[in-house]
Amino acid sequence: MVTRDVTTRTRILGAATTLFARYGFKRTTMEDIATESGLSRASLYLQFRNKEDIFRALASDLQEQSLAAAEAALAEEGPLAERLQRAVEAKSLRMMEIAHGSPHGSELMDENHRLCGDVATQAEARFTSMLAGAFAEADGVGEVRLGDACVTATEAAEILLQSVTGLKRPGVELKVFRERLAALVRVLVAGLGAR
Amino acid sequence: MVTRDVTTRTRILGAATTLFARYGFKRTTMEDIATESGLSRASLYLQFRNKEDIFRALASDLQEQSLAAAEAALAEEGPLAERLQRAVEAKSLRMMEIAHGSPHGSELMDENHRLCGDVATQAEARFTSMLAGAFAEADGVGEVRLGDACVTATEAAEILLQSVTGLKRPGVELKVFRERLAALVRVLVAGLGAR
DNA sequence: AGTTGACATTCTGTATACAGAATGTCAATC
DNA sequence: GATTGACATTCTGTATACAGAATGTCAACT
Repeated sequence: MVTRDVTTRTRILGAATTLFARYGFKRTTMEDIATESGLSRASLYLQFRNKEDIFRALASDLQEQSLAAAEAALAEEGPLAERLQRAVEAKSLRMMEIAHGSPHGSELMDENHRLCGDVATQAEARFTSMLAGAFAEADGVGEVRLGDACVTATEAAEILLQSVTGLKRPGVELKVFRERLAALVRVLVAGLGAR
Repeated sequence: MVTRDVTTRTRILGAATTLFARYGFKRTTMEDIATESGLSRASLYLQFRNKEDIFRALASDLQEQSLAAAEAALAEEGPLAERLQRAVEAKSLRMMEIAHGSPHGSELMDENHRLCGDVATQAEARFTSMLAGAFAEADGVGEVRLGDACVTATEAAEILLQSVTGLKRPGVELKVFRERLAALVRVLVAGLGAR
């Protein structure tokens, strides 16, 4: 089996995760990945077209994972405001943890990255519409109360997500980020609590 | 008069503003600035130490102007929530207009810029403490209600400013930014309205 | 005095060369 | 069929050279 050997594929991705985190994409060689995963370099090319392909696969996995976590949070029982809060926290914290885990962690989710920018952008868009859908639930007629303001569901989702983006500054500690995120989300979705 | 010729100095800064906006710092030469301001290149060095000095002077002026505008907005009559909103809008819109005015507009306020990063960072810090002071007015004992949340005045200011930062994305139109900014600020400072 | 032409110096971009590293492929091997 | 050693090719980083541009200074000029 060439394209379906999940074990081998997973082993390669695991090795790549370790190495990309430690050295970054540029300074990690296929030889490194081969050694780390206990395969020959040539074998890597049976599972992935090239190094960029491995990187994109990792970026894609990461986004899928965090989107799935967010979706799960939204699907839980409970008031909408709380579910929104948990969804945003799940997604953001997953990303922040990885970004802070190593000096190269943010590469995988960089919207401006040559290799995975499209993946990140697309995931962002999916997350936006996921949240917009949740906001829309609160008010079927298209207008949503976000705190005191009154905007469309999509606008509400965009304002929420882009505000959160601002909190993700380099240099801000994870703990501080977590607190601010909680405060911000609580404030923004406060108006939804009553529904 | 060498260091006090305001007219000449202003003429140079005006020319530099035009040219830096059109070509950026790197691609603007002292010869360009001299021609544009109707002076000889050597004369420029009587007013400024070098090209970097001109750039920093512009960046500094910009920050001073927008901080002054924000401070004026805070000093107005009216409810605290409204004054905060106007202050943030004044500061942010001034910056966004310039950033969008030309492809090189954001250079002057880039916190990571080699030449003016410190100026931008310092201005940001001053703005934060300015807002923190305003928040503190609302509640003398250090804890501030920001929407539903309860945080210190400084934390409230930081959350507000960093959220706004997230709205300043490249590609977002000025009109959209203005609307989102208004909505966000309204929501965040809503809890202060009653005071 | 203020101003500037002209000079020496530094900076920038381009071209070339080259060695070692890294990549991607395929024929040979297990 | 799965795997890989070995090869041809491409990429990267470094060194050198050089011309034109740009910078910063100062003596000469008004």
